[in-house]
Amino acid sequence: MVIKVTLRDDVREFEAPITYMDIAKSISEGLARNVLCATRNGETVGLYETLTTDATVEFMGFDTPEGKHTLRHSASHVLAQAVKRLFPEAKLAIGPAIENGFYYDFDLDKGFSPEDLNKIEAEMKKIVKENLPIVRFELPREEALKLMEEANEPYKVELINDLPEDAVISFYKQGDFTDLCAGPHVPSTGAVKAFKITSTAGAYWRGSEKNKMLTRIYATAFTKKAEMEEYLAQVEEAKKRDHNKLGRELEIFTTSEYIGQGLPIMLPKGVAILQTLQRFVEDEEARRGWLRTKTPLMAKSDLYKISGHWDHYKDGMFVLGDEEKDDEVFALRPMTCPFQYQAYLNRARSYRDLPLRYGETSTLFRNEASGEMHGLIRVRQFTISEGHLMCTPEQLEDEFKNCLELAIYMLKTLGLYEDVSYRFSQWDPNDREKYIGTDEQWDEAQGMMQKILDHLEIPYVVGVGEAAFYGPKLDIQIKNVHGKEDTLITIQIDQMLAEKFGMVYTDTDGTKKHPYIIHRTSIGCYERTLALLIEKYAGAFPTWMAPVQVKLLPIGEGHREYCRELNTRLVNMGIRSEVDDRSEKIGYKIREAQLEKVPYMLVVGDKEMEEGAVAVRSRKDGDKGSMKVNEFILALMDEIANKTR
RNA sequence: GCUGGUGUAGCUCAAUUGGCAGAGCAGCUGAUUUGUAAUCAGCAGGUUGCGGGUUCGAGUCCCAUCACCAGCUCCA
Repeated sequence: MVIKVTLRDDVREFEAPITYMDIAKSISEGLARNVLCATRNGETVGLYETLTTDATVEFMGFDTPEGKHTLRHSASHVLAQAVKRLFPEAKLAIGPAIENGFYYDFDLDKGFSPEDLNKIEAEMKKIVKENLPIVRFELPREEALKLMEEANEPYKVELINDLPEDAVISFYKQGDFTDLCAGPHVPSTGAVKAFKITSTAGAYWRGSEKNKMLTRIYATAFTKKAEMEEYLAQVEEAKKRDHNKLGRELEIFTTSEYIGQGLPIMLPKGVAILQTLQRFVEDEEARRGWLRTKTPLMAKSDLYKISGHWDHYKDGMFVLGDEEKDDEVFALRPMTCPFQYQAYLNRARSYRDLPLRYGETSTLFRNEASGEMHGLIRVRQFTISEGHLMCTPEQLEDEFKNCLELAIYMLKTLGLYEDVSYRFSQWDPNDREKYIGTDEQWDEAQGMMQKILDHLEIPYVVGVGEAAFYGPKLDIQIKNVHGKEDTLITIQIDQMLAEKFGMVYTDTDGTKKHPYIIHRTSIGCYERTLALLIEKYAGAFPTWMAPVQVKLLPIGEGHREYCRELNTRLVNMGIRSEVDDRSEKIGYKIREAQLEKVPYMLVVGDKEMEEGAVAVRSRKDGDKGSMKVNEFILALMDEIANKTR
């Protein structure tokens, strides 16, 4: 039978059945050498599968996501094969490709030592050299179970049992190794030309802490050694920007084991940045119609009982007192919502009061589990640019849009806008424990957010089970230098808490209604945002937020006074300026200021003093020559006011 | 919370088999008053995270604990 195959550039006819590899070979030998997998009508397939009907086919090399994925998935089988050869008692769990690499989970009680990992890598090299064909076969459920039971692979048995009735159960075999796997794979182990084990870690079977913890081996694979070396060098380079290292080196923050985990101490340089950000946020919010509240850092348990936080998050709160013994129990606040609601409840509200926008620079306390803390990204006490907006249903879309625009404006000003992605966080209807409200309420709130996001044409991914317990969220996500994603900013729609707190407004027709509430942050948590800024700029902050903006460097003793006077002038103008008047050589002072990443170094000697000038050196461009003092100040003020870099 | 790793001077690191805790930078003192990424000399700096144990003897071995790191789980 002749079939028509639509390729990228033309349509060709082939005698069916034919393998994708044969089609590739018919196009060119070069393609056949470099291709890793193919797609049939968009679905990824292995090259030795056969095509029997008309189809659109594309060939995928390592430069495509599909190709990378397939190669790395096959590399995970090579890893598993090596492990089974060296440690036959290890049980196989799962081994998928992930961004930038792959992993495989094993159940082996003694775990893997660094020497074990070296041996595994060596064995993997052998397997690649053996260039074993990777062959797919399918089995009926009973036989599949029998095969895995005989192989003594309990995790695989569990996986098969959980497959749907009509699922095709496929295996891939390479030499002495067979694995339950949906595929596809590269044709043979020889394709895995470059690979490296990068780390090991514990990981719960099926991602549940109730299950046994397995040992996960992380690794990466490439088709060319040079590409892998380049990638690994990039990873090393990225780690140098790690805020947790750089932030300490630059004296932005520190920690103390006497104070405790997740409780960073902000040092003067860190505070200078935070203060700049906070002023910027508060001024900008005021401009956009936000009123400020200042509410207490703690409250009686009663408050949290109304909101539902007591039921849902008591374990995550710092509770002061003992419920059994004390008449009143207090808790440090883990969020601001119910506090600002009390401000709303201060008097009777009408539709004329809405939208009512309450902002607060709000310090929160969350008793995170001990293993969760990380630098400034995950801490137990933090300060957030918090806000709650009460509005009518008609106002909801516009106000949501305004909140998003504010967040985007903030991100653009910080220079983080290109680095974020959006997540529409929805509830999980199968996890009722976690959420309050009815199906109808969730459908309504989520439907509304969906509509707004579609109108705004926001490109988002859906996060099922990522919603807050009271409503859906639009989360603005960002990745740190290790590639780990966190929420930077969140905007949430809530139609449940107003009811719980008895918040109403009198509408035009005289009836009482519950307002919609938007929970939102404009710049996120200051600590977390600072962490990402440190990593973004590798400590070389844009001038407007730099902890020290100008450093005056007198060359000799005779130039000190001139520098001190100029410094006073700059400080009085609100510029963060310092004088380095130690009796050191100019090269030494410059080196220190440069390492501190100060945007502008002003060198002053006889020449400058005579001319009423400064010799400007920028941390980026080096010596920029002499400028009149007034000229420099004007340019600097302009740069700071415009928040340009 | 779980798995694994790390912890020696402010920082970066050394210390052979269990055998006298050391260096560079930073700091302090003095000299030097300097023209675009490190001036010279001297001094000081430690209950080896904290607490137990084994041992004639512990930075090194064992137990416990705290903090830090990676990952998992969690994240209002």
